[in-house]
Amino acid sequence: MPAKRNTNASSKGSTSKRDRILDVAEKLFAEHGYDGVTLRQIASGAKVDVALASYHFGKKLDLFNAVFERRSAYLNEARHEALRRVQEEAGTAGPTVEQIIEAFLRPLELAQETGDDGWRHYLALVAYINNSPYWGRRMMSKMFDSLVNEFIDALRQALPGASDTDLYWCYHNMSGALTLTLADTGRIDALSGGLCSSSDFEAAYDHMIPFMAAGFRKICGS
Amino acid sequence: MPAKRNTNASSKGSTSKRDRILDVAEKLFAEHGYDGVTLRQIASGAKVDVALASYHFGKKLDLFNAVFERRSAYLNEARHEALRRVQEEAGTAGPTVEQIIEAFLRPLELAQETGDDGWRHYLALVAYINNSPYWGRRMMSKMFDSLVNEFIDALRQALPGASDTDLYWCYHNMSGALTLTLADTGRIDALSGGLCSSSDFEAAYDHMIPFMAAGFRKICGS
DNA sequence: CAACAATTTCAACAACTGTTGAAATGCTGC
DNA sequence: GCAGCATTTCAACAGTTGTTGAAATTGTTG
Repeated sequence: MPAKRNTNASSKGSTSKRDRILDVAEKLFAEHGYDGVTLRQIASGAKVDVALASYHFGKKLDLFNAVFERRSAYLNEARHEALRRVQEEAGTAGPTVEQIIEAFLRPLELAQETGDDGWRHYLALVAYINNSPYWGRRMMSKMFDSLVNEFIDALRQALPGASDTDLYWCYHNMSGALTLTLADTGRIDALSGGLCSSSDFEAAYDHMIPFMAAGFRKICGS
Repeated sequence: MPAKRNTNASSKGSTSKRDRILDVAEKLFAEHGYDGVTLRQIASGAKVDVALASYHFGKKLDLFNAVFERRSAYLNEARHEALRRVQEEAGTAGPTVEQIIEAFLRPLELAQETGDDGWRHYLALVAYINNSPYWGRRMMSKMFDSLVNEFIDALRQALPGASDTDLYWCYHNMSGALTLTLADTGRIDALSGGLCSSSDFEAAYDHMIPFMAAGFRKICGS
């Protein structure tokens, strides 16, 4: 019953039913949360029988985890690589705060780069999880702590003399702003009367990078 | 059936069952979201029959709204009053960016001031709603837009020459950091190894106020 | 006390939930 | 063709959901 893991071999023109389930689940989980979505809604959206989700993924929670993990490795690698690159270019002096934050954020633009709505939904799901008292601790830590600590280490080096307490609070501020951006609630659109678009990640990061860098510098000296 | 609105007259020592329902619903909705909580869980937590929630509030969604609205007027008034006060003290020159942000955030400390867990749960619920694509637009706007616009107006005055686009993006950053703080996920606790506590709003705002002020100044000139 | 209304419980409803075993279909190599 | 496997559907299950009408209780007012 547990279904042998599909090796994703045949990437034919029409996406497989298994992938359609993941796509629809990704979108619905991001919008309504884990409990706000039923397997029947997912199956219906994917034009598939209800039992198929259980066949491929097992329990509902397993499907949720599968959705979360599908893109996490790629995303982690892209961000890790972006940090590695600016560190290499900067040499012994090390990258600036702006460069580190840029490496932390820019890879997340792949959503609109590829024009793939899946990435946008996935990042909204990450925001949902990160902001949730219930899911936040148990899912985000395993998946992203290693990467986050790399960035905090880089920031510690770029801001000599900063206390760890200050560094973590500053990271917390940046993480919150990022989370709300990824959540893609459309609230900034309404509030600004259309001046800002919550799905325009590029504009968001254009403002966020210098904003956060100034905040880090203010709190963490230098 | 719709239940005549209790005028909240008798604030006896033991809280009424109606209030207990609101308290438990507040806590559970904040933790698990609207769909993650059943009326039976709420009734059980409040040591009350299931039907009582329907009697007092009607549908489940009406209870959700009642929880959200119970404290919103008081909270709005406290923040509005805090802004009015710094504006009065500052005179014609107008308050500084720090003072405005302080007025925006400090009233939210009433959670730990009063030692009342209810406020902490309520603010976590606001965070849940604000970060949700589904609830964010339809619930936050009605309730908080008026207040938010007051603060943005004040910031526009404190930052002459700033474009509205920049102002809204900066507010978006601050709102995100605040939302993650209110969500109280405990993630910063784990990440910092105990150096930072996500339920210590005072420490959070001590760092957030100068951090955000520096960001606003960086993006919005002056 | 009685009369009345507000509150609370009880019991039950139809609808929906996740899950599963068995049957049906499709695909690949002989 | 046919055997063997993975995939997909069908049908049904036991449990839970929000909701409601009627009964029971409590509180108030005369």
